[in-house]
Amino acid sequence: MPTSRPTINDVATRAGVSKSLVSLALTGSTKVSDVSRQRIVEAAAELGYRRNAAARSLAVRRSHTIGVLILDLHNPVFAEILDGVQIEVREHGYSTMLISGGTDPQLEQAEIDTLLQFQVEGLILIAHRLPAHVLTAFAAEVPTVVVTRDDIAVPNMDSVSNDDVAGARMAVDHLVELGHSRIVHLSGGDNPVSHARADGYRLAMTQHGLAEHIHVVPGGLTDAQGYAAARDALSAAPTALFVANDVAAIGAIAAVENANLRIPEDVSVIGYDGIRIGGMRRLNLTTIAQPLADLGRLAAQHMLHRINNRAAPATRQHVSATLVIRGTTGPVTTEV
Amino acid sequence: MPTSRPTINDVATRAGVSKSLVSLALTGSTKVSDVSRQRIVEAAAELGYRRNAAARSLAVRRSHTIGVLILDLHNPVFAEILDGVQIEVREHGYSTMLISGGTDPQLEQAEIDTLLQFQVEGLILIAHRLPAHVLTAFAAEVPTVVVTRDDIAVPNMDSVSNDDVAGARMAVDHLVELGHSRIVHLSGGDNPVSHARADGYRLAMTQHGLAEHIHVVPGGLTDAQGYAAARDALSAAPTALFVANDVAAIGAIAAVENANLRIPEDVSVIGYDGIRIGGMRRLNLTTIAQPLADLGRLAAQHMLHRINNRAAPATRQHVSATLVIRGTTGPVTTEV
DNA sequence: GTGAAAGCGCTAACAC
DNA sequence: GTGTTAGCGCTTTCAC
Repeated sequence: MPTSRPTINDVATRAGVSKSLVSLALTGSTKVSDVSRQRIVEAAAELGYRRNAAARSLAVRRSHTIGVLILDLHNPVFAEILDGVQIEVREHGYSTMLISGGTDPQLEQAEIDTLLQFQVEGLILIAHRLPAHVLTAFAAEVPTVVVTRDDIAVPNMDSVSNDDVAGARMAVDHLVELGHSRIVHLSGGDNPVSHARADGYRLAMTQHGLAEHIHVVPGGLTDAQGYAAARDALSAAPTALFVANDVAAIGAIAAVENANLRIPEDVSVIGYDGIRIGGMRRLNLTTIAQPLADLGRLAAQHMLHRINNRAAPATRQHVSATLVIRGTTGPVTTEV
Repeated sequence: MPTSRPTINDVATRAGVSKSLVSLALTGSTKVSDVSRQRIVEAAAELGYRRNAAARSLAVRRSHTIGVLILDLHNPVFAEILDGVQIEVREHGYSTMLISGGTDPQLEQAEIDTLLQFQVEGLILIAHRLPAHVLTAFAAEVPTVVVTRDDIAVPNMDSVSNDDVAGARMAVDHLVELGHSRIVHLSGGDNPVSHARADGYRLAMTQHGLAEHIHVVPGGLTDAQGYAAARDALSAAPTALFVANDVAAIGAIAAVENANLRIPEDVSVIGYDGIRIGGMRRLNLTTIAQPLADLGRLAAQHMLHRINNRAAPATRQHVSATLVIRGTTGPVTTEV
């Protein structure tokens, strides 16, 4: 039951000009006399006229909109990346259309389809869960840039991410420097980012001659999963926990404290991502911090570039994460 | 530089039928022979055909999309409300177009304008900051429901919210029951929700005969602002802090601990909202919990109803919050 | 069942 | 500077 909004024709008749002139005036063409422009603007205002983006995009065959897929709105990581995207994209006169996949990977694909139906000019995928062939198909159809992952090489597709392997190694290095050897990794589950972080852990452990202590407990990226994984891990009496991300680390901390162990005296905990809330004193979480807003900004820049230059070679950009030492890690205490 | 995607015409020629028939087949009309339908579906698949939503919405004059404005993606509260909206809306074959206002109230209005240009059929505003006259204008133009606020009465506009005054009173009641009287409120700043919570605080304090102890410290809804406000508040030597929301409460807790005061022995802290992360043991935050997903679901239901029934009388629905007692509040210790 | 034709609201040549 | 015209991709009568 749509109310019929005023159209460009209504504005034209009211202003006593043709609709093409209205169109010209509204797009800011210089070849409209001041008096006409004046009358048109007035008429539009009086009528409460608002351009119909559907009609416009149909005519110009551009939507000036880019589609953004966010895996999970609950993880503050993604909000911060999105900030970066929005800022950059707005500056260049684009809008964003945002969707979140929720828990169901199938849904994710359906949602992207919706985005494409709306004729978005590009796709920014933040932590997607799409299989390679689907990704390839999308990238062939529309400029696509992936944030947070770089495991799938697809022509015409850019990626922006931090080096998770390197980041994980920093985490382990830090713990080893503090004297830890019984370092358990709580993994983030079955996704590429988590795999990379687990790989980095294994690599670093091996390089430090701690291969025998490698111990990965399957977990997930939510606080509840971090809690559960930490409970499991505790039976191995670790002195340090490297958790796949900050949110799960918050859960892990809860589990450790529930077991009446002190942090960091009995168990050190280090996370990954650098979410803002992790910095608050009560959390006070040591972590590997990604430059989140930068990730978003860079993704948008690649997008904008690719829109005007579709054949550009695929790029993979890495930003570096940094170790932020706070209160949840400390020197290992003399073991029994 | 848009790639030209296949159109309905391409599908038609490939299937050897007219484009009207393709349209009929794709919308699932029964009056298409099975053999034609078959050929059309195949042709569409081979071509990778995807309907152009802009053209479609232009022709049918409906977008089947509802616009959602979220104040701040960083606050987990809004992600949870959004979950509820999405679930409900998808079930009824609608898509959502999501925007976040960011920090600038002006931008908020501009973003809604974009939404409207895209011909969204309704507007769900989650914690907006729009003045009454703007709201009235929007609601007159398109079905609108406001979540989280109920302070502005506008014809044709529904609202779904919890009763912040009542919730704030529950918080104060809880603290008074524990024996507190020097209860300071860290406000959430200059917005209606925060005002309501502050009002509830004042009311409850007065009713408990504690009018002389009423003390509102101006703050905000972010963790950093909660931290700053708590620092200010501490000079008054309160035994309890009622903070405007959970996120700010997390900041407040940090400030209290930084001042070498114990929680809850020296200072009790209670928040508002019931964000999930607040429940983790390390945070362990006592709070007034809103049924967040319900808020979203209800908002969507009202929206859907109003779309088919634009003249429906404005409704204001309240859901009730509940006191969740956890570890940051405790009995007042004997004062000096 | 199927096709022809008109039209949704807009822009973009092209004339004048 | 301004108006006329055609057409973007789709749906929808209305004939047949």
